[in-house]
Amino acid sequence: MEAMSRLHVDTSNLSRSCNEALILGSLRGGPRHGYQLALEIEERSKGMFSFNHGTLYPILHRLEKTGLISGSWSQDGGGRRRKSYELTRKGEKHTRELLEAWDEFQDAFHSAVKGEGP
Amino acid sequence: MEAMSRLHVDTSNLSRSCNEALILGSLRGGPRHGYQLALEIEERSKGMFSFNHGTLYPILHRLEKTGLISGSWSQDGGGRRRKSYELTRKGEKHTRELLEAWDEFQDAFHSAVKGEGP
DNA sequence: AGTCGATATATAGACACTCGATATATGGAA
DNA sequence: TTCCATATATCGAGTGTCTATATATCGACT
Repeated sequence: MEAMSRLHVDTSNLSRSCNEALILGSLRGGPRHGYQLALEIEERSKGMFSFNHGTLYPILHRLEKTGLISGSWSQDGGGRRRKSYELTRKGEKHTRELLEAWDEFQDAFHSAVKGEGP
Repeated sequence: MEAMSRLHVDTSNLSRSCNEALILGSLRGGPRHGYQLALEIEERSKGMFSFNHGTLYPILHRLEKTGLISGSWSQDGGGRRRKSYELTRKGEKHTRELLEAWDEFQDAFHSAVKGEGP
């Protein structure tokens, strides 16, 4: 039988799972800094998802603290101060599993919400 | 062009939108009472969604207060006391729009989270 | 030179929602 | 009659997002 993902979307806190998936998913495209992530996600979702600063940065700090992403400040001297994040090995694995979990979530949602009607 | 749904999934509170969609979606199959809704949704989603009582009933009260569902107590005399809910006209319309909004949400999620890769 | 808006990060308080626990009550099975 | 499933209701705790505020740099316009 198919491999089951061990990770589950936390249905009691979907916003958190969703926001983390958006950020981690974007970081699969390479290192990004916070402000850049917000713009990219907003653009790619055609405005559906727009991060508030007070939401974005705490999430990035949390993901860094749990070792899913690692941040590095831009060199001083030249350019605006910014912190660039990239996925760690652990973060890559987690992201894969999280996106699988979201697929399962969406299947379950459809099964539950749309009757097996004609 | 296609009709755009005016309703949007509240991305800052996905759990709430999701729970309401699950309940309203189930009620499209006909009147249900609270406990029954919880069992049905859990079964149809293969255990992905399981309502806690402390979550379910406040939502039902909220939906009733906003006129999306209407509840009626079972006749006294005969049988266990229970409150059966059904969709109102307003609730049917809202449910249709909410489920459309969820489809759009899922499209946007995929666009944002999965790169436009090969 | 000075102001303004966009870029860029950070944090605190207010608000909302779910969770777990608790309470009440009935019906059927052991 | 004791226990469990059914059935509804509500409160406090915990957590997460939102809005507002703070700091700082850069480019453009005046």
